[in-house]
Amino acid sequence: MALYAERGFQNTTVAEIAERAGLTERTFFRHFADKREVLFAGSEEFQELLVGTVAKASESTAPLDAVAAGLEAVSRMLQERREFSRQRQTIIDANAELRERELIKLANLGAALAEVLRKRGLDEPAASLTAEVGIAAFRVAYERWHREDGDRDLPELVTESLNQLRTLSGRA
Amino acid sequence: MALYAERGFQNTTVAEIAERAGLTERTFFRHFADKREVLFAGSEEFQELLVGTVAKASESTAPLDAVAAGLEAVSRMLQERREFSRQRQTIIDANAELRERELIKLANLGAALAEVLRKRGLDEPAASLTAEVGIAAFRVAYERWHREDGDRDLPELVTESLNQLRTLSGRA
DNA sequence: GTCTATAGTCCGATAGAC
DNA sequence: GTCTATCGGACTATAGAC
Repeated sequence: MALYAERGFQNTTVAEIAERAGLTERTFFRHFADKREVLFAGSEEFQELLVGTVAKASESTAPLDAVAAGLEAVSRMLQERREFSRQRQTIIDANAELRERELIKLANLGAALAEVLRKRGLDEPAASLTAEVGIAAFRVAYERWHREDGDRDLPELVTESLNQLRTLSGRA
Repeated sequence: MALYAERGFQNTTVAEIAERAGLTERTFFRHFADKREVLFAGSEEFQELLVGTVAKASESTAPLDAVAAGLEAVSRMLQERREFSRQRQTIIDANAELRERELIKLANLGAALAEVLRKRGLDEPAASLTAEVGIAAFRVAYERWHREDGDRDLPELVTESLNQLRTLSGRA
């Protein structure tokens, strides 16, 4: 991350990363499928927290409320790692390839979320729709969090975004 | 697309594509930024249709209804090119890199949609939220269209998905 | 059109941990 | 004996510079 921040993602070679880490290029590729993946290591942790929180919600909780609880848990974790998260996002935003990878990670998160909703007994396509829409609300809040530069906390923005989602059918 | 379908995306070299088209490798890269982009040429057409339709909706139309009109227009166009669309999607689904590119195209569509909503006078973050959520509903319908293999038309599925979105806050 | 950097793969060898 | 970590060299294709 230091190298990507210093000279940019494109201008950093895997050889340089390996050198700074005291390893060889080949070893880097043993750990990470490609040059981008190193910035997304640990994303399983967030997925587990999200899925686990949704699974633990009581049966009487509405699907969207369970999703909200999961996303709020994730956002609290991100808020705690605020500085790291900000640095990482600045690097990602500066590069199209990294943005692509970020989107597929979010899509994976959505797929895992849909699956846990189905396990809770929600049918398709409601499960996928609820999951995708929840992720969309999260994304909007997350982007705002970075843009507003620390004015407001992520959990607050996520809750607000999800509430606005619930009233979306209203006139404007 | 023929080559990608025959032997897969990864197993097709740009040199082979260029040869079949009667061009050189370099000429391919003059027209397309990378090997993936050739499958997404013409996506501006959809973006223009979407944005144009939303812009033309009357002022009294609720934002989500304007978005619905736009997405339904796009889905009618896709329905007309059903066979082409199906073949293309089969290729994309079989390759992770292509799925990444597809997601960023959809994200661009969402950004353009948010912009036209702002022009209609909708504030942030409502504009981004409405746009992203609309795209999410479209995605769910689109995936279903491909999975169900022609049983139902895309415009029908998109309308259904958007209607379900409006009732999402209800209990289950 | 030519030339080149570098990402990423495939082959295999080595060596410590348990 | 198996698992997992390292490293090396040769190789191909993408994509950018000129």
